[in-house]
Amino acid sequence: MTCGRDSGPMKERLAALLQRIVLRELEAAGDTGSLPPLGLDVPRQPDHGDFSTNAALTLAKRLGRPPRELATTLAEGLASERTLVARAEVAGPGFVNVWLAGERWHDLLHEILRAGTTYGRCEAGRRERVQVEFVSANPTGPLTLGHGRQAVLGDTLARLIELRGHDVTREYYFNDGGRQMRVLGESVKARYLELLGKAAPPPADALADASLAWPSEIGGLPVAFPRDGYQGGYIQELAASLLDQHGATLAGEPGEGLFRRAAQERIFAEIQATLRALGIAFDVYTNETSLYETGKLDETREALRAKGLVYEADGATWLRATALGLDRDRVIVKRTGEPTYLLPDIAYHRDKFARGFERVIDVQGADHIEQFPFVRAAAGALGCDADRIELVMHQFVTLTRGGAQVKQSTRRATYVTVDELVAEVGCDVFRFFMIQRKADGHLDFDVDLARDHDWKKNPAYYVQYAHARTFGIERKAAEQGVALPGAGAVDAARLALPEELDVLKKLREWPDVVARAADSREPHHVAYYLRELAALWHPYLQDGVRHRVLSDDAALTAARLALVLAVRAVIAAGLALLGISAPEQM
RNA sequence: GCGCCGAUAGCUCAGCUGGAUAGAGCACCAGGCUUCGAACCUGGGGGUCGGGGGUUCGAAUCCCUCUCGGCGCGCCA
Repeated sequence: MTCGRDSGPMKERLAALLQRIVLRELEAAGDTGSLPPLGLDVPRQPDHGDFSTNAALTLAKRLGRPPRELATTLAEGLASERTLVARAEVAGPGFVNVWLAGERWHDLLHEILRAGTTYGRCEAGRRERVQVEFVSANPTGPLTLGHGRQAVLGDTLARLIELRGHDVTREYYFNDGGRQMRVLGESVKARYLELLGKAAPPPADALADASLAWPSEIGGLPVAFPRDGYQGGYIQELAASLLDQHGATLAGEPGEGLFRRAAQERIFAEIQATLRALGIAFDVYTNETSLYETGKLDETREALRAKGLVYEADGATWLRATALGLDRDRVIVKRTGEPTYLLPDIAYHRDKFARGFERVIDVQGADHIEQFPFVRAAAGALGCDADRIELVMHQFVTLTRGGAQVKQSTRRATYVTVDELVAEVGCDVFRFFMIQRKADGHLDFDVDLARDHDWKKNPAYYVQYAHARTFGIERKAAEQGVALPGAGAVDAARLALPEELDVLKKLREWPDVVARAADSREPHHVAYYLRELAALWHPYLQDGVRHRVLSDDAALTAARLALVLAVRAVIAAGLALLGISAPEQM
């Protein structure tokens, strides 16, 4: 099955027809060149037809013919195919607008009913093994809203790529060996010592302002808390919990030992619980130390060295990134002998291909993208296909509440966590709001709107209610003893109202939307499409005075119920793709 | 200073890889709805697509430049 932008039998047939006609014109002109891509779009304006092509405009120069004259030839050719095309006319500078034969829209209804929620699933050529790496937050604290956005983005992207017929692995990578985790351990130990009365808490003003002096002791007690320690309340909770469990016996333990391990384990467990609450399940968790233990870090360093990409300077080991076209070299092993994050990251990406992935997608926040070109270039130099390492970047999330932006600071741990916001607005709304903006723009999360239960205002409920209403009609039909129609037993020609045709036309776009969202790595298109479909559906049901689904006319009722089921199938498929529940009633 | 991302209606944002008269939701205004699938429906006002130049049949979209905002430019991750 072919699909993508040209999916759907009607559009596919029309595109093939157009190609044949264009090819014929090229041959007649003695032009043996290859066929250029021909635009075939759904016009913005309904009176510009069901489809519109700019083929005459793009080919006019090549064929040496006036655009409108060429367009006339194309229009005549298209219109001669009576079973497919009802009308084709030339418009504007040389567009050809095409209206399809009404029966073709009715075929569509049957097609959707047959396919059900698998309508829109469309497999693109060869099945690939794809890895999507996302979240990848180090377990130093609860997930921030930036992580939350990334979690939803990565998971939805993974679902989309699965729908395209690929084999997707969701993976979470974290650095558990570096300085950050040591500081985490020290932070917990300091709070533990404070609880024991063996250390003094650092002054609040110095914690808040890094430019102020940091005391080494207060009132005869040492200040154990690191200058750049983690300030969140969860650190105190961890310390208190360790005190409960072990009493004062840990006072002599180093911060980077048991304290670090305990903190990491518990924080990581909480992150996983947060992700579970969002309906996100990772297939694989990978950490930095495992790359150490399997020797892959050393292998990678030596492989880079063998390529002449490594040199020593100032007591450190450097990657000669300038030889790969980048603007500066980077340290990969510090003077202390400890690798920087870059080396394990290169080793990790190399390992992704060694594990058999054919395509690797990294989802990363805007603060992290500086890293990417180095990783890609180095992995490429080691024989990986750099074109198969993709970056999906996203900007940060701001929070608006009561019309004002909520101030947040990661350093001071005064940020709103994913847990808190999900508890406030629910998983469905959270996911919808996080996915409805394009990833490379800022996302302003309007908490007031997210909490609003008015389905007309809250876009997440607006879409869900469009789905629920199809069940409302089904319930009503059951009360009246009307059975749902089977796929073959419907005379779709009874759907003659313009608004019914509009809904059908919207449903036809669904496979295109899936393909485009998946292939361009832009899941927000799915959310927009669902809103547009719901925006056609609500008024149709609302205007029940003029036309009701359930009427005395049995054949008409069956046709309209079939439309209800088709809309339900598409919205259900879309919500599933977004990881959002599709309720039968609100 | 350099790099990446952004700037579209009062607000939050789409705009299908260059198409026709730039769209949606809030908000605002005016009408309508015998509660049925009605926490509703219909219509309306509102724009120098940040500014300027270029490419061409045609630009919100591509190129150059400037302005403003976010992020980054570490032997942190």
